Amino acid sequence: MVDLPGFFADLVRCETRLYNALNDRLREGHGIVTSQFEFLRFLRDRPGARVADLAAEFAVGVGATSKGIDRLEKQGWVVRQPNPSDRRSSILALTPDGSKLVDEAETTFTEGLAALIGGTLDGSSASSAARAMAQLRSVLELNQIGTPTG
Amino acid sequence: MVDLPGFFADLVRCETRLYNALNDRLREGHGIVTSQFEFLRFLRDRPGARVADLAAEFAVGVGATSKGIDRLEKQGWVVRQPNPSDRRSSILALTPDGSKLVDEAETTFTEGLAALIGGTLDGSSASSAARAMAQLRSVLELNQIGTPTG
DNA sequence: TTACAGTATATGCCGTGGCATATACATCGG
DNA sequence: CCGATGTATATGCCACGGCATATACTGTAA
Repeated sequence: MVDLPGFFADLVRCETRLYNALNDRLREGHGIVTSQFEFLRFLRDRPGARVADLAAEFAVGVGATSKGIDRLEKQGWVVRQPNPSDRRSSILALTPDGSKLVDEAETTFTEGLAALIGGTLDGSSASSAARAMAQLRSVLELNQIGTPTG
Repeated sequence: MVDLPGFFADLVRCETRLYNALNDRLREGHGIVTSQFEFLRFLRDRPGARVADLAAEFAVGVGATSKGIDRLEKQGWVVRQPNPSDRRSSILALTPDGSKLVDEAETTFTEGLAALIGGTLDGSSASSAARAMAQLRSVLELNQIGTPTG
């Protein structure tokens, strides 16, 4: 039996501190923050993605996602291309600058994670923790839990 | 060996969706959100806490914490009491209304967590996951990782 | 075709956090 | 005690997300 409130507290604190620390490194090295890195990486790995696809993946509102893309577009890292099969939406694509940025930032990100938690999360208990989080995530997504309004 | 980027992604997605879902329930039932519940619970469990104690616990800036207390004070749930041993700071205390609120909200919170993840996180692997997160948290806190500027 | 319900995105208002700064107080060395 | 430095908090400006709404478009059915 697990102490759920305690587990939740640990989960949130870890997420907060890791996100903060990665923000520092990414901002310092590349002028972006973690949420932007995650957007760019998603666009690199899923060509043809639309705003709604990002919103669903990250469980944020569509409006906020649209504004996030505005900012990335303003920086010249992303472009909205007309979607031939549905003129309400746009296909999002990385520019060459955006591609270069995401690849460079990925090194910072991966090395940062290793430095931050590699030493702590390498035991055998770590694999089971990772498996538990992956399973929890898939259940939450399957049941649409915590999906924002709009 | 753990896929750290994948683990981090799962961690952040779980945290986002759980936080969103708990926000919905707490807002609906008590007119507060999860971060406010966490503040109130902390103040209940640590009498004599100051703004800086909250900021350290939750890894948020002191300024943001001060503003958060402003809002709770405006609702009549918290009071700033003069601190006899250091006039720069105040001792934070729950009002009777605040105490009542946090106890009621705790039921919603605990039951909500059980409904959201109790079914998924009750296996034996869950305990080791919980242990891993607790350990990671303590290491991050010990090393002051991700502690905001101010 | 036209009307209508549904969908994808964009935009505005508001609340909230980060960060820098200001202010009040504390502490230490002389 | 005095000045210098450090600490605790408050406040202002900015960036960002939620949510509601507006707009454009799609698909369906008559």
